[in-house]
Amino acid sequence: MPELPEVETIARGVNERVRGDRIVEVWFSRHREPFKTPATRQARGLEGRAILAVHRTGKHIVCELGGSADGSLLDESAGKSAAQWIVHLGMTGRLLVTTPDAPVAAHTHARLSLMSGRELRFVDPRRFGRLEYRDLSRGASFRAAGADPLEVTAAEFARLFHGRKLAIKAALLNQKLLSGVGNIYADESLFRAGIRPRRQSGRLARTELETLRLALGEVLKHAIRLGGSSVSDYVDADGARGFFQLEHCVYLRMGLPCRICQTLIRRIVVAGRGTHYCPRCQR
DNA sequence: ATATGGCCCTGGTTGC
DNA sequence: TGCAACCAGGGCCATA
Repeated sequence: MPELPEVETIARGVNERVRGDRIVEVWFSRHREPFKTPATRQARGLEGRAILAVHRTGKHIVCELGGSADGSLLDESAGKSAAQWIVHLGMTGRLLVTTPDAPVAAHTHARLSLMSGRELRFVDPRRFGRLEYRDLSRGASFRAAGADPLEVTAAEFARLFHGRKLAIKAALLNQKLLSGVGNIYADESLFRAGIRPRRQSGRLARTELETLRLALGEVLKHAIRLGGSSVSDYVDADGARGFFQLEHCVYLRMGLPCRICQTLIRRIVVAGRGTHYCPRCQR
């Protein structure tokens, strides 16, 4: 499942390939609307626009769009985008840059033909992904609801979890608190911080929270360096797999010995999510 | 306000 | 071997 490191990897890859390009034609599958913005409105908004940049916020990929169908491009409002195309990959979403003649994968829901001849494709078998178009002349620029785990300060981080009764694992998954952490990195960061996933957020000591914040930052940065975790079918913009799954300490390792103490990793369910931890290393 | 649980979806795995 | 039931899970919504 794409989380912050996977989304960051994809956004960087897509940015390198389509930055400065222009959307010529847009096709959406006729399947049930899996979108936040109706397909017809998205197509109308996207066609003719220049892609200024592509970046990540939370688990969202944001394409900053400038210029309009009738001509004026990067000139008059350099840096200022007139619209945004926001992609959330959900569980199984992929955003790929391909040649137009590349075979169209099953469950392809969007194809953006670019002036360079390439295509930007959105593929999503399970359809948990979401596509949104924003006209910035009428609405505010998109921003993730919670704090970015790579930017959040110690004080801010502590405040997010203060006074909350829910399990720390559930809190880490709440995108309104932190945006970008999913099941893999919640488990991995709790392991590295030595904290049991069922501990109440509000009962964690200040020092534990700071350990967790640092562990989370390290895990996420390390995962980004390795191109993310390919556990199910995640691939980057080129279709290449990541390597961080090889470094997982607990995620999907139930029954296997802990890399630190050899105790067998356990699997429980917290907040409806499979949760993995070492009963000895985590307290 | 905060927290919980059901729901959406399909592909892979499990069970008979 | 073959088919059906089951499960995974991010975010959204209704409910307590």
